[in-house]
Amino acid sequence: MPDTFQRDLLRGSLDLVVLSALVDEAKYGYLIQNRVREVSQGRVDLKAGTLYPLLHRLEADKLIRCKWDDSTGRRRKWYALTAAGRKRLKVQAQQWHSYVECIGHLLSPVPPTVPRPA
Amino acid sequence: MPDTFQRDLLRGSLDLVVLSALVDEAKYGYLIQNRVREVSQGRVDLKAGTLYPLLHRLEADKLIRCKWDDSTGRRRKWYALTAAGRKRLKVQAQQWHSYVECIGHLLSPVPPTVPRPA
DNA sequence: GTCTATACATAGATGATCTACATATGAGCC
DNA sequence: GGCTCATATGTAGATCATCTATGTATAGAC
Repeated sequence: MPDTFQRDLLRGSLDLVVLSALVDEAKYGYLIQNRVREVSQGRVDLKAGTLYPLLHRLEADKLIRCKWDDSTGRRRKWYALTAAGRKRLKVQAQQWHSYVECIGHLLSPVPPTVPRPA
Repeated sequence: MPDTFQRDLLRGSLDLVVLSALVDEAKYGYLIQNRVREVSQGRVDLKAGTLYPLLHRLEADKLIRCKWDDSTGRRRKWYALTAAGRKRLKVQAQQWHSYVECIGHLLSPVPPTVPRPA
């Protein structure tokens, strides 16, 4: 893994990543995939086999809704945030920041409760 | 999950958390468990079934070394970082910060390079 | 016409973490 | 003398998010 992250770091933040990709505008899967790769400078590389089932799950949970576009030769499934999705995004983003702060504390722990001599 | 994190956030950062718990001084498992819980204000609650196998794995990888203390009635297994463990801690901490930065970009994305499709 | 990028999808494997359980000592309490 | 709780370490099996591998089909470049 030269320049991509250890996979497990993704865990638990993938929903957040995908939901946030839709915050400004609707996107279809392939677009999300490329977008995430670009913004992360190639370090987060969502595989199709990860992304599509994830989108289906988010849709089943009514956090996103989809609309097929068959007007061109390319079938595209456009996804947009629902109100619930927007709410979830907000909650998850807060959880994420809170978690980051928490790990920050663990990495540079507060001074020990028992004072050191010298 | 009222005040603990969704479990999957832990994934990928647990090694980091445990290694960092040993950075100042040797500790035994129960001590690590309590320490992590305290410093995280109860939000990261390492279960025994998570911690001990993890310690065994880190030991097998020679990132930590252990010494039994049977001098008291309580059997205690003290763990300390090895040189390799210290190195790994450094690398993982960098990866973590890099990942956090990366997710930060995804959450507040740069202006899109791809023009909007109507 | 062949190759690559686009676009979506499913099946099965993986493995870190969790749940549940098991063992044993020390200390406080009645 | 027995009860209960905190201490202290450990294993077995389940879970489930993500990955790997594979499949289908179209558009465009050369």
